[in-house]
Amino acid sequence: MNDVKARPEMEWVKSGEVRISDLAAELGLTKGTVSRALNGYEDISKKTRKRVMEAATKRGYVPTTQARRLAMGLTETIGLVLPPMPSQPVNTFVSEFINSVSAALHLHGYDLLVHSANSEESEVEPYRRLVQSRKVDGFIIFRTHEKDPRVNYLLNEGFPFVTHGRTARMAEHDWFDIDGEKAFRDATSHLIKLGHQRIGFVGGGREFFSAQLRLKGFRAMLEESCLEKVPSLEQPGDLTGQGGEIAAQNLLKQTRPPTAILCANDATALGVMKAARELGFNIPEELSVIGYDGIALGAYIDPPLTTLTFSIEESGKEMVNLLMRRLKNPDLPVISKLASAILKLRGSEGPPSSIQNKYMENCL
Amino acid sequence: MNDVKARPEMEWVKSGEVRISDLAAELGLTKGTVSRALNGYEDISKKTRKRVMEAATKRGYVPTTQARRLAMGLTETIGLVLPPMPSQPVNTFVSEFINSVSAALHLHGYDLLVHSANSEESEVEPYRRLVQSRKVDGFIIFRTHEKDPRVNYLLNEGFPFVTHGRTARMAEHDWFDIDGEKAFRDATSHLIKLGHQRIGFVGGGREFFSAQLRLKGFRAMLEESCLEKVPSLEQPGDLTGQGGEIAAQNLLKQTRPPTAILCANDATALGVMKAARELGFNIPEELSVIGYDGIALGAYIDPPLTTLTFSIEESGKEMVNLLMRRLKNPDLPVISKLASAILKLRGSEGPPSSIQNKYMENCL
DNA sequence: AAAAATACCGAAACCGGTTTCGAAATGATT
DNA sequence: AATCATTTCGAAACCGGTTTCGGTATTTTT
Repeated sequence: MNDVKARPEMEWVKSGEVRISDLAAELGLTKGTVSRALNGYEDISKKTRKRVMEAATKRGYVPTTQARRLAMGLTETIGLVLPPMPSQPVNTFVSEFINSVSAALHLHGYDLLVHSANSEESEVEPYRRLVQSRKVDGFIIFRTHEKDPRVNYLLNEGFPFVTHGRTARMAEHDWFDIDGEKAFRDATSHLIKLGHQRIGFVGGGREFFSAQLRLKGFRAMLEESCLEKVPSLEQPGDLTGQGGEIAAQNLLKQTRPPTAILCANDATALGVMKAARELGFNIPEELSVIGYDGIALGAYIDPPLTTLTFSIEESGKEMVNLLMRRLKNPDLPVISKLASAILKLRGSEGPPSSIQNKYMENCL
Repeated sequence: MNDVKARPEMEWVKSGEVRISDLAAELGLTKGTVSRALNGYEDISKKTRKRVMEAATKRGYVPTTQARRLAMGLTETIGLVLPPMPSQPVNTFVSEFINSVSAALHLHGYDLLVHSANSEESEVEPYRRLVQSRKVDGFIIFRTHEKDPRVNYLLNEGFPFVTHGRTARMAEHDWFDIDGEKAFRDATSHLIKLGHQRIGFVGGGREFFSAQLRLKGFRAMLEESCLEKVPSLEQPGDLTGQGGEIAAQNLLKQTRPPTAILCANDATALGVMKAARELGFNIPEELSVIGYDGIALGAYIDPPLTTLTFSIEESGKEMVNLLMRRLKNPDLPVISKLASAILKLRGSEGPPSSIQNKYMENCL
């Protein structure tokens, strides 16, 4: 017997078919009154409010977002524009970041609009479009450049945003960043304490501010430890595996190759390791390699990649907090937050095969 | 420096400050007329249209999206809900997928709303909320289960969506999928031709339909080649590196371990390789390993991972096409598209060390 | 019991667009 | 010149909500 035992709250309406005017008519009220009842205004009697609320849940009424937002003059939406990914992505970062930002936004009743960048047009074009069409209330920006046109545009426009990463104008906007300088000081220090004297560095693109800061930390620690700065040991990279390979070849084919290589990110480190293997260097016996990003896959390669890691979830959460604060009060002073990366030792580094000089605690 | 390039028509108004009513007043027209002029209605004189268009570009008028969408009764937004990622994400797939879907949607004037799933609530809850609040016109679903509650909900609701991956109800909804069965037949065949007789298989979670199809392809090719099906050589997995490790241990500690292992995805394969190394198996001499996904990272490990790969960009594009078609005409018959993966030989497989039996072209 | 205060709700404007309908102006036809 | 067909635009309704304002009905105060 298939008797339809309708559950009490079950109505034969598809979700989202009932409008506020329907509710109002059904209750013999005006939609204004229903709206105020639902939104907790004080000028509604307890009895009426109860009647309205019950009817609303019974009929499954949910306000149409578009209409509410239009009336209230806000979009409750944050934009995130994906930078063009030239198909070599070891981008485990991006998906995790989107995930955490989206989750954090949801707690505030905001939505996340993800837009992809067309590599043929200007970098700011997607932002301009989103601003002009009023699709978003603010932006989350990541992978900042030192002179970042997106930042320039939005600052000029007075449009709210938060960056993941610093810029030349960081005093003018909210930002969150990982202290890459300190991270690379730590990593460099670690290598020096292991006995390394010749340490190579493979950077990210010069356009990325973060890559520069990492280089800065590397240099600072070298100097602090009285190791001479060898220009040929600093190679440019592009944050890709291929860039790492090329840089590693440049480093390892030198007459006095480095005994350790620091990489601006994990993808680069993987490229370095590949090139090193092909040139016959054993890792970590003959060459130590350290990356940056903490990608999970690094733990599965041989040897497991030692890397600088940080919490992407925290990044997303903090950035959303900064942005929400800004949206609530656009005139608040600019603030920022610097989180730190930690060195996760996994095995791709160790003491150099021949300790050329004794490690010196203080410069002599 | 590509700073904000001042375009010729740039006025000293902040973007998005001019409304259609402003334009109308300025031109001595009604907003209805302005709207029609801008939207190409035929009942507007050439002269007026020109006047309106010029004023619009001069003043930098861009219609407010929210208002337009409310009036037209659509959201022009597609929802994509990220499945909960239990912090072990090797999800290079996700970011590429989002990127390609977003780009494809943009061509149709649609936006992508990315929502994260709270792992504590039901899987369909995010979908229900998005449907009820009318935030999206349709969904892109990926990582389908055989019996997928999201699919059940949306089908029941009559709400448009496309899946990446098949389901038990695939006859009732549009879908795009990679032919994992054929892919694994190919990979298995390749191994058999190399001389392998004992081939292990590490699956994905039983809940994922795709994982089952891959297993099916594996079994089919075994049978076709007259190789006996050994239950102990089929290990369950969970699409993570850790799952791969455990499965590999189960396989390789057997008295007659397999000479090759097929993995349901690349993350699993990396776990398998790690476990194999730790148990002293040389790859590919003593053990061949093949993955599935074609992650870029696979090319950088030692040995480079042979894998089944497919175009994520194509996936995104095709799915968007299917969805747009459905939105335009909800009553069209269900269609689907099956793309194929190709075996990318990179070096983690080879002939078994001891060829136990000669390869048989036809079963004897 | 009359006056004042308060509680409660309806009416209407508004958010910023789109679209239908009809009227006025223009042009073509006879 | 009168009639009819077209072109062109204004007026107004509409999308689905929110919010302000003012007017009864009900209490409270005196």
